[in-house]
Amino acid sequence: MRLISTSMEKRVRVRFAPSPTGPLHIGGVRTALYNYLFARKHGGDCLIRIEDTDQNRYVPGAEEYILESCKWLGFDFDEGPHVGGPHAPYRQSERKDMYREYAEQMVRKGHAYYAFDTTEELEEMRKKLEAARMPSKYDAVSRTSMKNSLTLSEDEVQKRINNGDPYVIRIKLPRKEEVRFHDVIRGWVVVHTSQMDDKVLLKNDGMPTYHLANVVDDHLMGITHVIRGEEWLPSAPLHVMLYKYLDWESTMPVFAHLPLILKPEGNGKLSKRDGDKLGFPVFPLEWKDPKSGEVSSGYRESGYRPDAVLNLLALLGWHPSDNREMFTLDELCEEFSLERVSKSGAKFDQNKAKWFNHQYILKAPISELTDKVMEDAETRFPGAERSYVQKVVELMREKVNFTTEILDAGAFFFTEPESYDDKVVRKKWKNDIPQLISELSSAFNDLGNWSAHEIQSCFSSFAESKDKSAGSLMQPLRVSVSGEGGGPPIFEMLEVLGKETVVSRMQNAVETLPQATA
RNA sequence: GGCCCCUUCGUCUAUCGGCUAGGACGCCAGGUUUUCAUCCUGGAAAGAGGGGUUCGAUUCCCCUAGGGGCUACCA
Repeated sequence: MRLISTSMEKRVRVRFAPSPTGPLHIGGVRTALYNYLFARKHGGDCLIRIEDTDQNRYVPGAEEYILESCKWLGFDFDEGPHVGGPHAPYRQSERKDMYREYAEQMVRKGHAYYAFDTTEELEEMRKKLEAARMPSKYDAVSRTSMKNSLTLSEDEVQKRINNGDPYVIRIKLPRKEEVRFHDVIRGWVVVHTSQMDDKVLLKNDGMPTYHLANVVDDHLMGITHVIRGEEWLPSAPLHVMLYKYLDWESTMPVFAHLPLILKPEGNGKLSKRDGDKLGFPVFPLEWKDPKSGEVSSGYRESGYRPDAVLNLLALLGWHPSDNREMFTLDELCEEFSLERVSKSGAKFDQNKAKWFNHQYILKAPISELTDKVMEDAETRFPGAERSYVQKVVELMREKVNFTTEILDAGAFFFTEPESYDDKVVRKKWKNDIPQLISELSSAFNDLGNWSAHEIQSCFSSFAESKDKSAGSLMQPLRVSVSGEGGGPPIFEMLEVLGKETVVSRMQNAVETLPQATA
């Protein structure tokens, strides 16, 4: 039985190994995050390696996108194509030449073989097997009737290779052998080679498949723990066999297969292709498909804060030893452990995501929030002063879930109300109100010191002098100035708006509203 | 179809054989806020079903059901 003890003496090294086939979705981001947290927790290294062995699926910009996403969330990698490192290069396409040697070595040792079958021949084999209700695999049984170095004569094989015939190298799996490995999250997993097939290791374009490349690179790069999505669990036994055949069994990394992030409705794992279809972003950053031009929204552009996204992602599949929910990156690094990662897939909960974001908006530094809001304010309300925007942010932050909502819900801070909340007007804009609001505006106009406190006492004494309850006047006042039925604390709101604006808006409302409800 | 993984409130989850099954989001009801989307208090809400093992099972084992993943010269 092999325990973690062998690797415990070694410095922990983990890797995040995305393929640059498009933007990273939040499941991928979480995998990256868990790798990072694990490395930090154990004082080890976390590197990023680009798995671009499929040239057909390469999408320009994807690699940059992945790196930028992680940076946005506040973490980066110790080694990778962008920073280099002792095991460079970190793109598998640039390591192409290294893989063949290992595949050839396996052939020499009898653990792999050349296969010359064409796509059509493979297709035919599968059809035959399916017709016979047999599993359609290229395996210990079916390989005997295919064109490979196990069935062809040595001369024939050599002739074909010299001739430049395309071929692949396949792993040669035994007919009956139990493959077992220990997964930190799932415990022991057992699979029989009779259920596996002779996977291609080296493709006919000379590139390795994922299976060969990830095992070779993980070994060469000193990876101690492979933390990846559950979709890799079925191929893990194959990887275990590769470690064995390459004589690296004693340093084989520890495996941890993470539960998948599922779609909130119905079923299936979250995928890149979900884009905006689900009604919430699946990508950290906005992404524009270079081919179709289609744009998918991102958390960043939707007004989410990176610290909030980080926090909610960390808790989607992992739970601390107590009931704490709010975590900074540093705290996560301290608390994280693979043992507390759950086994089952997690549906993404948009409500909780909103709640998290709200919590972080409440405690964010005001200047940071203002920076973010200023980006939009400059285009939506040209000429908006930063100091003014900051005051708006201070008042509005409690009311919103997203930074982007601040300017929506607080638009009245920048422009005259275009309409007035129907419900409030119907209920509160009584017959005597226009006159009262008009008089109140005069009282406001006479105020020397325009502060929330002064406005409030002026308001109170006015109400008292008219023998009206404060409540009956407050809503009409608010709606006359902002057009809204709700909003930030009213007197502070008035202070920020400024005396002139408030007075003129009140008068405007008096002129337009009675007609509107008549 | 085959193989593998999973299964506690609607959702994310705690529980590592003793449970009156805890927390959070959401929801509902009150209360503050003389407005409100904030805030406070309370409430409804769960261990898929069937067999074992055990003094005792949500916790361990088996079966069934359901969900998910994989099944490419993609990762």
